[in-house]
Amino acid sequence: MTEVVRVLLADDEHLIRGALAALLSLEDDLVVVAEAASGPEALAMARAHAPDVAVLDLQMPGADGVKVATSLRTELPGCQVLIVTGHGRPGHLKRALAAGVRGFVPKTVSAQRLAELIRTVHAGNRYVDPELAADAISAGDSPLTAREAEVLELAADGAPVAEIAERAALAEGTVRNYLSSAVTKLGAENRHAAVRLARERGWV
Amino acid sequence: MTEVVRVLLADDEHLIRGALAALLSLEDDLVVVAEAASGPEALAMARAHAPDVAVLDLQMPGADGVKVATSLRTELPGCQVLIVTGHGRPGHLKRALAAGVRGFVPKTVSAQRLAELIRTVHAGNRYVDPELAADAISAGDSPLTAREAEVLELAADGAPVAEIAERAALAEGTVRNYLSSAVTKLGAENRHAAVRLARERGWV
DNA sequence: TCGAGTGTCTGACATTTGTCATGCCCGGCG
DNA sequence: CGCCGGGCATGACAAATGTCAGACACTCGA
Repeated sequence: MTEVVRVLLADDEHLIRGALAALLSLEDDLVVVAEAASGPEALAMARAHAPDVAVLDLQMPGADGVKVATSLRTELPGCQVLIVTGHGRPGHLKRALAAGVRGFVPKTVSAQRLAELIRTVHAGNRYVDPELAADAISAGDSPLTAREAEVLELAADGAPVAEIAERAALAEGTVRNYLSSAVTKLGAENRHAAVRLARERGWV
Repeated sequence: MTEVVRVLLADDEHLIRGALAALLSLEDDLVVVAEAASGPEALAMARAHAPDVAVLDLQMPGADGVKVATSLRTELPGCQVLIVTGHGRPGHLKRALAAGVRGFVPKTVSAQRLAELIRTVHAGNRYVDPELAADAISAGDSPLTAREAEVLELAADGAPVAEIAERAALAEGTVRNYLSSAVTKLGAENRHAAVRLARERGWV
């Protein structure tokens, strides 16, 4: 095929972004048309250059890769999104797929493999790293109800119950109840351990 | 100068390591003689190839960059160490300098700049990213006493006071006292926030 | 329609945590 | 020597947290 794939590269680590751009440029059928160091910048660049494929880091300042992907989905339906992540957590994978992301891989893949994957998603196919997929499946669905998750999130930064109650417009007893319920469901020792677990599994 | 600098590259993210190797090879006076994806592997590679400069990621499986640097210091005194980090925290910087590391920079630097820094540390000079240095200085020394730090560390994973008391062979009241003291000194809301703060500043 | 099951919400009670006043020991200093 | 000052350690008390039983609304099948 003689078609050229136009790629947007977004990663806050200049070292990686530059190196990656150089390596991908070695592929005849790939051309990096834009680079970005943050979520909002990635969006702006995408609007300006309308790339075929956007390669997004999961962790970026401003808005993370999934949020950017969500916006791109509506603004540029023709642009396929491939997310790369340093230390992937299952929950993000689920969010990412829900946002219409076509590919999700850890940064442990080789540049050669990444180039292949860019072609894969450009062709309209999906690819998810098998290990990350296995993690996501073993983590399963969140056992938390909507309120439980909401309250747990508010408790994330160690705020006292009174503050959580005020922000959620609930009685303190109710907040304690939800926290207790969430802690039990997650099999955690206390609310803080529960927050950690929920974070790891992408349930908050 | 016609001398060639022999470089060891260690990073668990294959994508970055490969890309970096390619970019650094473009420099005439730099040659990547070995790559590693983990702490122990980095040590083994260093022993086998005796590089002039070791470029180590801070976060790696097995042993982190600082631990590797400590070992290298005694085994290969002629090998200078340059640490790169994704999201640098002041405490690590202090540990790194104590371990004899010559350079410490975030991954937001460009490859060009990294090449310069490899030459800098090879020449025996030091370089620390100004922003990271400022963070470390503003963080200052730990105000915690030995016992306070010990108890705070035991409290890190959300264990209840009774368990901490048992593991530290202290009365529960004493444990509460140290935690309270640590929380006050750190200006935190509660023990968990204190753990976070101490972690960020490298005090535990 | 009506009963079972589930989610939401609350207050009362037991447990855990945070704070305070206090005593002990040790090293430095007048 | 005698007397601080600081770190270590403790128990008592107040405040926050975790646990429990139960009320209400809503959905889904029988």
